[in-house]
Amino acid sequence: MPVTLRITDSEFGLSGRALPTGSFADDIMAPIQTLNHHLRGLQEFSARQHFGRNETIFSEGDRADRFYKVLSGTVRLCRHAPDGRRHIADFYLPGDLIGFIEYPDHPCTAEAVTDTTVNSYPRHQLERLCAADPEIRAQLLAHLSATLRAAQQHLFVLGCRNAKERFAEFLLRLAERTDVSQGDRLDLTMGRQDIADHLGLTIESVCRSIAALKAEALVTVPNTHQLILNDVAKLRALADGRDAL
Amino acid sequence: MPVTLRITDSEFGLSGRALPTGSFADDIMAPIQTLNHHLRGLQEFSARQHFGRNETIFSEGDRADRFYKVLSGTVRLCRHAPDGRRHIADFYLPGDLIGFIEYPDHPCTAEAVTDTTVNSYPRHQLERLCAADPEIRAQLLAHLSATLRAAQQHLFVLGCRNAKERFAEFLLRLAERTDVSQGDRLDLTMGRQDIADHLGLTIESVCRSIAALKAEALVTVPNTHQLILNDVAKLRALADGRDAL
DNA sequence: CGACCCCTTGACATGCATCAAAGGGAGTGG
DNA sequence: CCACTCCCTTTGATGCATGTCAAGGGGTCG
Repeated sequence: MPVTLRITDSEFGLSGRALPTGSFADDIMAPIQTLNHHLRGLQEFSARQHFGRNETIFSEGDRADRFYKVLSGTVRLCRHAPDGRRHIADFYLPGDLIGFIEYPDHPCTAEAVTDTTVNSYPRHQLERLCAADPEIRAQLLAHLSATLRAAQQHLFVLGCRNAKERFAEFLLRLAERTDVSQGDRLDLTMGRQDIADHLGLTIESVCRSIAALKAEALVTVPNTHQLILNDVAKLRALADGRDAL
Repeated sequence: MPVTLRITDSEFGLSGRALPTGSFADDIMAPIQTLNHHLRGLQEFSARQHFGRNETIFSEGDRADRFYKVLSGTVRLCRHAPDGRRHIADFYLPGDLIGFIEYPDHPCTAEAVTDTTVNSYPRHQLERLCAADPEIRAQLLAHLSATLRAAQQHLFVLGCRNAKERFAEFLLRLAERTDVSQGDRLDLTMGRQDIADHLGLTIESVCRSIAALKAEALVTVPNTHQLILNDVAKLRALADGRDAL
């Protein structure tokens, strides 16, 4: 059923992204839609904030007394190793919720990849809402489950796949999340270094992966921050490791 | 406060593992203790099962209508790639809960690493329990959050660390989970291949990592399935990437 | 126009994978 | 009790994918 639902967040003037239905995106996104609906009760406590490129929204170890919804822009959740290396756990796009986890403090740092607007909400208000309506806690569970599933999928990718396969997987997931299909322009709002740190590669390996896909005509690269998927099926096979059988 | 709590599961004759307090183990384990307490309400619906070495408990894609508690043995949660590669998301030890996630079906396969006994419970009974007591859903959230945090930590390790560091991290986590401290014998119930598939390495790389740690006298290896941590502080520094500064 | 930043490409180095073979340890049969 | 076998582990030799180092390219902003 090719129905396309749409998050609208009119109270904040955000016209939401359209969301495709189907396997992965469905698992991840459906809970967010329901949550967004429930969270309207928190509207009066929300605080809107802007962050410029590379500004920090919150840091690893900060007390997690607020959580966030991305309204526009892109956010990266990352951890820094003492030796300077960095790992980006995930990117967050408009409509996504951050810091939703029941920790005493944030396990990751959140930084603005591009100019970004977020709403933040006090966690204790969420707890009040949960106490009033048990359904909300059930939705939180569903959302958390979806996040965990995504993390496990990414673990699988980092554990088993080579550079090109990882990059293909990354592209397909980003395309699903932003409702971009074959032939459309996919926006890469994050830089190559960000992608590399997300995939456990170096920036050079990411560039070479792009070059390789371009050479096989699987993608077209009109400019640095946009990319067109020419053959989703082949990319999928590559990402799933069904390519080199 | 060096208090040591203990799960006892007397109704099933399981004498639980002792659990250390402190950073990581605390985050992961504390919710399980509370959950175990709450889940006593499910006792009458539980089914006990035995599995021999390498037997499958459930497969990826199976309908997730039951969840499991490990009573004895070790379980691995893994995914298989079409090209034959395998990734082990995590190992589960006595007292751990499996399949607790709100999925329509299991995203991973569960297999017995050693001879294993589990209890399983129907999920719909859990839902009944949740409806009756909202506190349980809150505990599930906490448990799921801890699982996600562990997954993110592992992502970090796979994304940023080399073979020896990954193996050191693995040892330390296993030691914390089983309450083994410096000088004690740590049981490696899983084989080298399992460890390799968990860490995104080959079996040879795992062996060489062990050999390297042994050469530095950081560990002693009395036999294949046991290992002694001689210097937890140095291992921790190695695992955290503070070694090669 | 120039400076800066990021991306891209090339040459080289290396850590880990791959391939191959030998070395235990546990269980089985003589 | 020993010899045999099987399976897993360990070690060595070699190759390759990716990391590292270095130089050049291209867009953007002042």
